[in-house]
Amino acid sequence: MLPPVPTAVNLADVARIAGVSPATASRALSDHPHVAAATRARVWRVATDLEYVVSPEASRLAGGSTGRVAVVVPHLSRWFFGAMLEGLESVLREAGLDLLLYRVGEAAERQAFFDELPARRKVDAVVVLGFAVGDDERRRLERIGVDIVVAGEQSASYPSVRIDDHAAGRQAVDHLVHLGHRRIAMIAVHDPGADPAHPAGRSSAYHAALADAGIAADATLVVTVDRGAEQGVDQGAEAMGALLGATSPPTAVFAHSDELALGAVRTVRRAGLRVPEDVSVIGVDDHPLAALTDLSTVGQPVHEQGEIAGRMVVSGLRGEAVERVVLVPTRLVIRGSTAPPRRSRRGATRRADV
Amino acid sequence: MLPPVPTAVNLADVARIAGVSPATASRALSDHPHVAAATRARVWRVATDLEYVVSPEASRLAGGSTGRVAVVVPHLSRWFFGAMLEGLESVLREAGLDLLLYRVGEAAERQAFFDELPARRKVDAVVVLGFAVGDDERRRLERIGVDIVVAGEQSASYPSVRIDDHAAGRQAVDHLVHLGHRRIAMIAVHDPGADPAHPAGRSSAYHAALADAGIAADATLVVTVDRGAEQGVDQGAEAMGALLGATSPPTAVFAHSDELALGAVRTVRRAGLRVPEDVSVIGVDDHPLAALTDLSTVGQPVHEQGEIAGRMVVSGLRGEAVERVVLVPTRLVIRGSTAPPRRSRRGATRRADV
DNA sequence: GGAAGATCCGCAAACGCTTCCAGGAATCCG
DNA sequence: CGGATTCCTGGAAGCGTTTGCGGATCTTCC
Repeated sequence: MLPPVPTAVNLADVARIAGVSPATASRALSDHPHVAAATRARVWRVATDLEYVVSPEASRLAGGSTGRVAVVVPHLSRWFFGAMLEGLESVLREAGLDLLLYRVGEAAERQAFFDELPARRKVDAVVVLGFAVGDDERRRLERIGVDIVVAGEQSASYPSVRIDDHAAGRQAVDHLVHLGHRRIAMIAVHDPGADPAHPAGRSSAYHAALADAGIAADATLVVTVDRGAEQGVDQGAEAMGALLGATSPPTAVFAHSDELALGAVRTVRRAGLRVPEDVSVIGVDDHPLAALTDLSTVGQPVHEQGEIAGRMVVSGLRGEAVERVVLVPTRLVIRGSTAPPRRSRRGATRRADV
Repeated sequence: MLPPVPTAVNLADVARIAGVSPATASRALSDHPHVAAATRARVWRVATDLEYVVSPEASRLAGGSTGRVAVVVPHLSRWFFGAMLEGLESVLREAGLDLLLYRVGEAAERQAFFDELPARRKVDAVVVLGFAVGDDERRRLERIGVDIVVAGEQSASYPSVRIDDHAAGRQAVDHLVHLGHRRIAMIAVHDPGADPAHPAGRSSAYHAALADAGIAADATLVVTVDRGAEQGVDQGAEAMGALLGATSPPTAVFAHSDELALGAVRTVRRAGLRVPEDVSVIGVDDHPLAALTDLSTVGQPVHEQGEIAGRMVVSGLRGEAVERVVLVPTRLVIRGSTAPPRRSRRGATRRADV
């Protein structure tokens, strides 16, 4: 453990060579007022020549902020989180903030993170990407004592940026309804924190859209999978299997994510049926995979949500007011996986159609 | 910019309450020798009760290390980098090191990173993920004055972990040869730093495999794309278009990555041909997409390379010797995109196909 | 039982920077 | 031209740790 920079240049060196006191050198380099322009220029010259960089530890210790932001994210290898992180990183870098990354995948890691709070005393703010913080977690998190921003999920407690899940769900299900589908299934992600009375999620949009279309609810057409698994594709495939096995299978499926939708497509095809002729499938996210596989979806601006979260952090650190919640718009992206239902092959159970 | 932790508990508080000096408290908490067991226990008790956490800035300033590692990565939303980062993160976290993330995507960002070296004085080590550092970049990087590890790419200058690209290429091309293909194309990624005389890459493996099989080289069967674009799929699609347009198209294609391969598959299908019946396609990586789309590939353990890089960093920081280069094994994954060539339909120029 | 040695602990000096406070120089006004 | 501002600058006090050094206490052995 040698000293990181053996030939470190310190502020004192700069000051000495520039012929000023460390105090003045510090002020000059921090662009404080009340420093003569000539002096400021001279100090900067020397600092540049010597490739001086301030010791962040000393700087922070003497009273400043850490210049660091903790980002807590459940996954890294999934596109959604990577893209959001990318947007966030670009804004933070722009603002000169460093990004401390904490991944909290499975329950155990997550628990450990909130128990030990490794980011304590190390950052000026915390950004939670893509998952909702529970009540207990919230209480612990607040012990860090810094600003907190949530992105990609709703949060009652902290400023957050996200899509309007209800609107997104409506876009998807309304699209299927408009195509003429009546037996519309849903592959839903289980949301532990969901308030059943609070009509805001993708699931509630599904029910509302069906109700508006005068379609009776059918519990056998809803399959719920647990969130948190590494890949949603297999879960989607499995869920679709259950739906196809029903006595009266759906003609269209609304999946809560593109990954689930792709799994569903795979199962449909393996069952010898065709997409979209026999079954229409639509997802949410506009994952790059969706474009590649010609999947209809409801796109959300993921990168941009990361950027907005970054701006919220920066504003908060500047002491400016930040919005409680920013909703970014989603857009329906119609590709080749959705089409009107085939009227032939409609069995007795679909007589309502006729 | 309020103080991050208003009610911060300091070492002095712990010391006072435990009835010892700060010096002893520090030694007790750092598990130094020459502290009475009873004292040590008492200090720990108090520290735990008060939820004391050391100020990393002060600790570092007084002579320790930063406890941070910089990770430089070109992309975040692509699976390869995310997966590698995930492996790296898990090891660093285990070792109690914090991960400072720097993304350097396009040339401008990359240039800026190596010019300004934002990680300077902030970290104990630097990990470069998934790209080769140029000579000039290397010189600048060394000004940080800390250990450097490269993962997912070869590096003559630093300890590195990667796959054996030549072996991987052989696995892919030999597979195609064994299936009976003779007209085998390659969609290659342009490697600016490649030494033409140094026979180590995927491209050289292609040529070697063909030569071993007694197949004459045909320059029209090799298409090179530039690296660095966000998505390789479109490039692969375009490259495949060029190959199909040749007077004598290939019956099999070896793509340097799964993303390129998927683009190639798309073009083949859009041309009305079938995979693998008309054209076999194989990639490299074993991207999750490959499993989903039934693409044959040469899999590499990405997550594990991240872990190994992490262990190299940890060893280095402990002052232990680290290996110069670790090669991780690849494995041929045969799926549905490769098959023997069709002997019928082998026209002299394949015009019959169109 | 006394001295050498081992143990344990506290004092105080860094570490590199920021910022309060006050002093000296330059500028301005009447 | 004297005194009051205004500008700039330097001295010095921290910020919260770690650690070298020496002193105090306790063993242990002859």
